[in-house]
Amino acid sequence: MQHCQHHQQCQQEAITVAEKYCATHNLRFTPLRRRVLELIWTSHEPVKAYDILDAISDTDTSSKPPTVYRTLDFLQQYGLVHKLNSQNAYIGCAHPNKHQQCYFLICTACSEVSECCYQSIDTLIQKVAKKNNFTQQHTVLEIQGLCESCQNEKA
Amino acid sequence: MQHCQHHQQCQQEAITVAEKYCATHNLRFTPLRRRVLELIWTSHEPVKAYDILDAISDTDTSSKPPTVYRTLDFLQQYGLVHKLNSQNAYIGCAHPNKHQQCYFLICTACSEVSECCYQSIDTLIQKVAKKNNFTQQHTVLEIQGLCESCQNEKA
DNA sequence: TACGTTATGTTATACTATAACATAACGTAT
DNA sequence: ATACGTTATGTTATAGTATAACATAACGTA
Repeated sequence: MQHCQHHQQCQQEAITVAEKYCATHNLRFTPLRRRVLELIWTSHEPVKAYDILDAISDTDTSSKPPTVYRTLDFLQQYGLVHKLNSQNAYIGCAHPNKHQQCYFLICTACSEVSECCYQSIDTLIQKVAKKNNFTQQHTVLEIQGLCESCQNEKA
Repeated sequence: MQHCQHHQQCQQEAITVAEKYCATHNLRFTPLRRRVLELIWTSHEPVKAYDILDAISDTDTSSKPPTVYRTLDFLQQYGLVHKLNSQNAYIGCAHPNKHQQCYFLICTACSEVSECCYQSIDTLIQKVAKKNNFTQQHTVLEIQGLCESCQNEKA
């Protein structure tokens, strides 16, 4: 499994980015929203909605599924979090709204996910859409496979 | 909404293809599997598992969720059907195992789905994977937007 | 402080999918 | 033809994912 050296730093940076983003855009970064985002940034693995619910239930007994899903909706709406459709799980985004679309590399061995945002992909998808007279709104691209570390471990 | 002129023909062809595929590969194309595949090919819209269950329950009272999911597993395994992860729905494939990967254009207005299999996409994704030292296993690409007909209807 | 808006609480339920074990159908070697 | 291993389906139960609908609370501002 791949590790970033000081993950707590990723987490803190992500929270700071979110704080600033919300401040700039006049959005409320409430304690609940902060808490959920922190939980999602606990690792680079995607997190399940009900795992978030379990975690916040420790301190907040009034948490119910809508508590989590509404918070996830908010975070997704502003690009702070993405849903991985192939996993029914959620992952933090380090650069909210920097790209139109975010694409993902998902390791099937260690579950780590990395974003991969290339203009060349956007361009090609746009081209494909155009060729089919299709107006693109949103695109899900999830590339599943083995990350570098997990390939090496197998060898 | 976009229509193919004689959809029943699509359906029949798909069944014939599946029949041959199974015959060639020594697979059992049982009545249940045929029935489910026919239901999926009733339209070019993706079909929900529980809608399939409702449909087959009309004639087969012993149908339960595993009946459907197991059949879908079989059909997916041999590329006769694909799951659309962003919709939790299933769609027939006209050319089982012709491509490594199938990609989709999903109309958010009329729900119609068309496959879009371009070598150029495969190539680019492979390149992106390589650049990240990632070994690709399976890729989900679902492009959501408006199909030609639905764009025109809006105009 | 009164009021509209946004966020959260609360209850209930809908929707999606699988585990685990039992029986039946099929294919084939004897 | 029959016995046996394999594959398919039946059956019961439950796990996992997500939303509807309505109530209350917190916030922001005129």
